[in-house]
Amino acid sequence: MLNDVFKALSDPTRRKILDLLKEKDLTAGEISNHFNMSKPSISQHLKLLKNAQLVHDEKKGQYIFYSLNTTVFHDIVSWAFRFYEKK
Amino acid sequence: MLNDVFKALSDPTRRKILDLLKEKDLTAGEISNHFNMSKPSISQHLKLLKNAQLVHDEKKGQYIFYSLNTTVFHDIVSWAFRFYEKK
DNA sequence: TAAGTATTTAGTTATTTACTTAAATATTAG
DNA sequence: CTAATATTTAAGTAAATAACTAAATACTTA
Repeated sequence: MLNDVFKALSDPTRRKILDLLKEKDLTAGEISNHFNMSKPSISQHLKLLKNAQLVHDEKKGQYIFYSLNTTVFHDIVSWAFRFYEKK
Repeated sequence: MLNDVFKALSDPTRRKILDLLKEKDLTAGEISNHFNMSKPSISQHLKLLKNAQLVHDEKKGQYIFYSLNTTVFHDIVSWAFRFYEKK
């Protein structure tokens, strides 16, 4: 649902996580190393991003790799684009 | 700032206001008639949308007309587009 | 199997958000 | 000038959010 997407995007930490994942896939631990914030807090943010389908996670052994799920970004572009189309 | 924009977009009432303004410019009162919510609440939402530069307001007599400010939507598209460009 | 590492879940708390009603401001019309 | 209309500002409140620490889960390795 688009509401979850916009809610997810409304937090700067979560948008920064997306920026990091744009460069390459990362584990939860690697992601949390980029922030002055506890691992559980980052874990919660990741959960929200996942629920909004903005990221995907894949378990590999004891690590969980996170990656961007680009499909939802298309929806965002479509949403925003409607507002500056000529009527 | 992009943060204000995403915060503004994170609420469904505010997104619906943008949808209404996409069709035509409206006064604060006309906007609030579309919602089961007090006028002051809508006024607060409009203030947030204005701070995020998503809408523009113009006073005409005792009325205030609100209209879309399409420029920021370009920024949203640019932001989202970066995430599905080929590297 | 026991210890260590990676990550999440649970429980708590302070802050922010979205609403309400009441009061204030500004414009128009009699 | 007074009353009516349009809108915002102020003050208060319940619910949601974002953070923390402690505990639980899952995998790996000695």
